[in-house]
Amino acid sequence: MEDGKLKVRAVDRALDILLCFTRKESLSLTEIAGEVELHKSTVHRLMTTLEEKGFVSRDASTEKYRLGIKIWELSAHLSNTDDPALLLLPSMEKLRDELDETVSLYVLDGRERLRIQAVQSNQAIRRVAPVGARLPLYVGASSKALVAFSSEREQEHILSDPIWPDSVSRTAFRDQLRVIRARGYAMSVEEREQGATSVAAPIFDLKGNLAAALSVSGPLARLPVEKLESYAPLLMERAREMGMMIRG
Amino acid sequence: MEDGKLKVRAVDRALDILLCFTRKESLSLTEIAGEVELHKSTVHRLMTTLEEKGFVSRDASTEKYRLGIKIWELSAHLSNTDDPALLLLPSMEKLRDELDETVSLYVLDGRERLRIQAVQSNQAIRRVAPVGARLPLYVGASSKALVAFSSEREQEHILSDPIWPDSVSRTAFRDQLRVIRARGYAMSVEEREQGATSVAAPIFDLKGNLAAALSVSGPLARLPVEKLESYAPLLMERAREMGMMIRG
DNA sequence: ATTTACGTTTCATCATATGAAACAAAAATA
DNA sequence: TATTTTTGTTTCATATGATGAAACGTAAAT
Repeated sequence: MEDGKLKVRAVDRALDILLCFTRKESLSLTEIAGEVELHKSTVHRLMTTLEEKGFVSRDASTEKYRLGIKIWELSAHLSNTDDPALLLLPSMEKLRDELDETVSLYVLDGRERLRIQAVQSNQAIRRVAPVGARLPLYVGASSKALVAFSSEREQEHILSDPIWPDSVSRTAFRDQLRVIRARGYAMSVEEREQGATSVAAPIFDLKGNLAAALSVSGPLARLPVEKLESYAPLLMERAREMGMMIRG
Repeated sequence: MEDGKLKVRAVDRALDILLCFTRKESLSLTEIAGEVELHKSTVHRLMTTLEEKGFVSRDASTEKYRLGIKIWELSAHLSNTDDPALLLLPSMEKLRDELDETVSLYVLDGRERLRIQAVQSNQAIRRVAPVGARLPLYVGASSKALVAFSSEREQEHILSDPIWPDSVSRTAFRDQLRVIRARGYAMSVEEREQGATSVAAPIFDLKGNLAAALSVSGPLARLPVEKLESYAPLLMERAREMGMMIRG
């Protein structure tokens, strides 16, 4: 939102509209107008354009908009070759089979993290981790792994996010990051969700850049701190192996 | 480009650029400019906007553009029904609105075909196509589309059906199938019902397997052969798009 | 019957997208 | 090495086209 670069406003707005559909899968014109804070007249014009090109379509009965066929088509053409979510899926499944716990893959996206892949534990009580979920960076093992190993600049950017809740002290958070950098992995015990714990390690690509965070998570009853710690070496080794598969 | 609707040019162009990535998964600035026939200056500005929002990203080494993480995210939020009859309904309605003719969706089911979805034309004289109807495979455009693009094994199985009437020569039928495979669509003129004609194209899922057949049908008076032929390119394009929505 | 909400269209105004040109930097050529 | 070509980036004057207020039509809701 905060400008700076050389951009095209109309396009920027249209893309904002598309992104509304990551929160609700079906929206009316006025809902969209409210969401992006634009006059319905403007939104209507933009929607016509998006619809004409097939990026959104209208539900015949409810008249609401939803994502269109062209999004399907584009998603089918995401580079399968070096898309980490697909590339690393087999490795994740292998790790899941070894530990029988839910394994997730996250990337930094702005001031949030995005779960780009997940494989579920087969156990009856398990963490359910939907792919595509967008989560805050101030809680969770994966968050800490991602922030701890990103650049100074990026860390400052993330920590300066006004969204950051007062309950989370930035100084304490920074202290944690130092520990995490030192030992190479992060843990969380009921930080984001009641009864859920998790260990996470960073994945660096071949060029040494932070590419993602890999986490193993489950119910506290099955994954107490000692267990998380015992899984850490294997997790870090797998994360290192996976990094070898990513060009950058 | 030459449509006369109420559209926003800058957005239209940006979307065209995104769609370039359905043809090549990685493109340089000048390649894109050539593809969409715009000055590189304009494309550069649009790319900056798209990149800023995460709809495209640049390969660190080659400097080329590729689809970005936001496309990933949007695709993760696409309606997650895997029932083709529901999934493809909006697309079928759109096609119906474009042509104002009845649009149907068929799948192979043993030695028959099954109409799993249909949307009716709004015209007074129209084909009425009930969902759930089970029909023979030896007549009708959809039948021929389904058989022509199924596997050798399956074709033999279907053609060896004793139900096959003597009036339909299997040799002639095989010849027709060859033509259909070559041009990509099938037609029928009063084959199954008096006064009814139809064009049909196969739908392949993301793995390339035959998933269904899409047909447009109506009264002979309104849909003579020339009209059917003129609808074929649009039909095939829509069928291709729909296939992008089916995992397999 | 009246009000409220929503989608759509129109239109005068000026913000803004545009593309030519110039620029820098890197390949490709000699 | 010098020279040419190619590619990405920035600048800027211009008019084109995006904008949003207002008005309209229609359908729900009261």
